[in-house]
Amino acid sequence: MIRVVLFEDNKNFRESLSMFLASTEGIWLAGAFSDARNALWAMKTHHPDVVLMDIQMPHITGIEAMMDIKKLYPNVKVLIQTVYEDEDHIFRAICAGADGYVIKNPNPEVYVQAIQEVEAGGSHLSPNIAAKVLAMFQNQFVQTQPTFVELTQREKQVLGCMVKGMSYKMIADSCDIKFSTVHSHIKNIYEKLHVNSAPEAVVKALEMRLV
Amino acid sequence: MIRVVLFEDNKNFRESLSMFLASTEGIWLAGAFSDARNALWAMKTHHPDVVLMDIQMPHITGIEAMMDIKKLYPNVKVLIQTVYEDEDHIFRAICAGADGYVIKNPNPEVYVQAIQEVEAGGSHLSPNIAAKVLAMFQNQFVQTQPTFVELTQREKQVLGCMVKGMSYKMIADSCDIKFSTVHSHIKNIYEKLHVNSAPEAVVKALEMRLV
DNA sequence: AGTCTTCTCCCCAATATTGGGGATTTTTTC
DNA sequence: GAAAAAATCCCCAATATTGGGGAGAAGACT
Repeated sequence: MIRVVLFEDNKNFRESLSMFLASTEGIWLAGAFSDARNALWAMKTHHPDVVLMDIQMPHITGIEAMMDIKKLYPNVKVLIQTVYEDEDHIFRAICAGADGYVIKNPNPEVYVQAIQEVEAGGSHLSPNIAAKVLAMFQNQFVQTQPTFVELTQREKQVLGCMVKGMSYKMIADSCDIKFSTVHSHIKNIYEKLHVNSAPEAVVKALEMRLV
Repeated sequence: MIRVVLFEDNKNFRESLSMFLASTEGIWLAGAFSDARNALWAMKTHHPDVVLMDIQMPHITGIEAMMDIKKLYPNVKVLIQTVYEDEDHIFRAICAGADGYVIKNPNPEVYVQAIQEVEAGGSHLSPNIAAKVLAMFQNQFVQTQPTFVELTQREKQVLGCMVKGMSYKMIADSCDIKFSTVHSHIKNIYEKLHVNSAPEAVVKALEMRLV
């Protein structure tokens, strides 16, 4: 029996999902709450294996509640279930240690599948969420440099300093060259990158992985 | 009907999976091959919607074949199906643009589900794979997140403009506020981020994903 | 020997940014 | 309904950056 606790503020949705889970073989619904402020109490009382957590709730968000839970009960699996499909929520949920991310769905079968999968040590992502996660992943690691630029040794070094947020003066110091030389290098860098300000150069440097 | 092409060098597995897919409603198995060297020819000939691709094959790996396919047919969905569960293969497959990653499984139903999900624009990851992807994701970002700052709506918008390389004047224009207001917002942003120049703010914004 | 690139440095002047004070009006929150 | 937060604007002055010139030395390549 997989012990499950549900947090969901919408009464209708909570009750219908509870009903379904309670009647599902292999699942024991230990509790269902409309508010995550009592999340830690619910953990202590019902010691679930899997928590189904909504994000949008009054008083405290599901992500905050999940962080509290994970801190004290790292072995409890937490499944986020929400209507939010934006990268920001997905990102925050993953960073906070979510074991799964399920888009709210009228079909309760998917929750059962997700619960079983996370209980078995896997993770479950709704297809659209998985697509966004993979896209974020790619953006992080795949260097797309269609516009290939050649910077000299020094120019890369100076650009590196700019990325660290250093001023001309600090760069001159750090590279042990004169202020005016830094100025020259930066002028050349701007021309090569087709920009005309430090912030632009920094952004280009980062997205082109020149540093 | 979803047009599917399968690449899989194991004869038994290929034939049994082919048989199942061919007999599944909604799926048209357009071809099944033991070798991905002819992958591009197969694309041209069978123009599939979804490709099921093994990684380990003679002559050319499924990941290489997928890159060729994605280059010429970016809209074709490619599902990796393999026995490999190590981070290295997962990582390479995702970076090469995989739309899904299915662990080889005796139950052919999961392939059908995965095919349908990617055809609908989502992605499908086997639970264990999803867990590893989430773990990799966390490792990447979890350090840069504890310094959590609250920026207001406007501040985020202004910071977003800075990341695009805009000057105070351009930001004022774009946000339809006065130059002096931009100045005020930026002063506040700098204080909140503990920086004192645009390049620094931009770098922090990017690494903290505030934009 | 001559050209090219890189790295080094300088001058000047126009802009842009930053930091320090304010102040007013909405909007949100309690 | 009052307090807090967000958003809007202004002044001033110190610094920093940008863009335009130009120029010399060292090394690579032809």
